[in-house]
Amino acid sequence: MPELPEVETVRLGLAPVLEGRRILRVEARRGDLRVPFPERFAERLEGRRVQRLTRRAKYLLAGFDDGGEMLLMHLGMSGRMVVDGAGGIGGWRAPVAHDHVVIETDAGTRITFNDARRFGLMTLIAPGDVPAHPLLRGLGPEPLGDGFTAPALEAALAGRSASIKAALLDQRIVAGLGNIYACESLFRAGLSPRRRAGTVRGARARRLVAAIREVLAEAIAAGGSSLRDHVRPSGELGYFQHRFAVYGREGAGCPGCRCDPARGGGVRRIVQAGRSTFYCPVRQR
DNA sequence: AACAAGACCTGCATGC
DNA sequence: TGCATGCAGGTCTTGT
Repeated sequence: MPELPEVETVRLGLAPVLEGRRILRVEARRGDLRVPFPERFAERLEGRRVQRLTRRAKYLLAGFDDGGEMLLMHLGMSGRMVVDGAGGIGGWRAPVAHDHVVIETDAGTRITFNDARRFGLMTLIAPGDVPAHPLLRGLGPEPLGDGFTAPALEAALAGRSASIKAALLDQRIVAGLGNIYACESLFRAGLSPRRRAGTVRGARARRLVAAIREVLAEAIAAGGSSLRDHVRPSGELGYFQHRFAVYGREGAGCPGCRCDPARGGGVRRIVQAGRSTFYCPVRQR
């Protein structure tokens, strides 16, 4: 499901439910996700009060007011967080397939992590280890942060012969883009996904940085994209998918030019690094 | 070092 | 209907 805007949407949905609340009970309903749960995972969380829920790239990180180890989470491809409460007529929602972790708070709410494909993970990490943790240390700048500038992007891409599309999916270059927003950002910047990454310099780099920031900010404002199964913790759908210019629109006319699908124009789908890329060959160079 | 391909896992849509 | 195939929002590992 999730790229940066979806993860940020999940964070915004979970923060009011978790921050300031004490975790009463944690249930890990299986031994592992993408990685095994740490020893005594539940016990190491129970009784502690969440201070802040933050995001780094596509990771969520819960910090506690005791300053102790933090909960690090990744939603993988199909992970979602579902919030419910005991207050309703039916009480707790009954567990369904792929409900892997249930967290109960002292506010009477429950957060369930559901992940069919199990590419997601939950683990514990000491606050001091955050920058050097193997899962986090290689991550590039936050695309919406001050560190993501055209000169910085240009430097990260310098000399790279891989396609710019593949480079944008490399979390060391910039952290948080996935397949959808890489495609959408390149469209908005007018850059061909097949262009060698090292040739994105100067005005092109400036356009790409601006496009990435705009696309991500607009997607967050729209509550992310709801394809297939992604919903917000509240159950609401995001709606940015209605604004896709190219993603999933093979054969459709591109919104930026007059290329005619009936005459072989329009949005094209190719495969790069094993992933679908959607783009307009006329508008993107 | 950088890159491409394969692996991980399940569900769904499509076509025969 | 059943079965095979290909595809899906990610990232880690392997091999060149």
